[in-house]
Amino acid sequence: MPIEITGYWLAKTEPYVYSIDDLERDGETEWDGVRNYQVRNFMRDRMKKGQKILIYHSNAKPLGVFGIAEVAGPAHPDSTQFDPKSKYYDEKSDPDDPRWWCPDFKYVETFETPVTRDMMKETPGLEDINVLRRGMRLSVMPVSKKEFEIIRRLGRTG
DNA sequence: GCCAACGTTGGC
DNA sequence: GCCAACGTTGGC
Repeated sequence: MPIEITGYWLAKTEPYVYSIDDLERDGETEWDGVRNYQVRNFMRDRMKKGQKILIYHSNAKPLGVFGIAEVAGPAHPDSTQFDPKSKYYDEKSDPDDPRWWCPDFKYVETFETPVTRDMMKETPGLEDINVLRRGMRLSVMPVSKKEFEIIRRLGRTG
């Protein structure tokens, strides 16, 4: 079943690589390093300026959504694909027809209370959220408007 | 550290 | 175009 595009997103990041605090410090950042075609297509074709993104910390403790970012503008070629020193360097990517695209993400807010994965599992309304789905390996995925609002409310009020 | 799930690669 | 082998993701 295809994943429904909603205009709201969840993006995973490993906080020891790049956390919500790093995004707050930077204000805006290129969401680079994604090497999955489905996610590339989401970012290149579906993300529009101003759309909101839940920032989820993966491979960490605790797991969960720590804040919100927004799409800063249209996707552009991921700069790391042309950088031989980057671990994301892709020698097969043609500068005249880049393979990997991403937008910049702009910092919006950090939650008072992180919405942990365990909380999400127990929250009515989040039964179908993609990030809890077994085998879900996309690092950027849509969330429904309702799911987004439930998580934002939990994050702001605890 | 384990391992299920899934995407990619490459031989045929 | 199939599919086995391999590599990675990421929760547990």
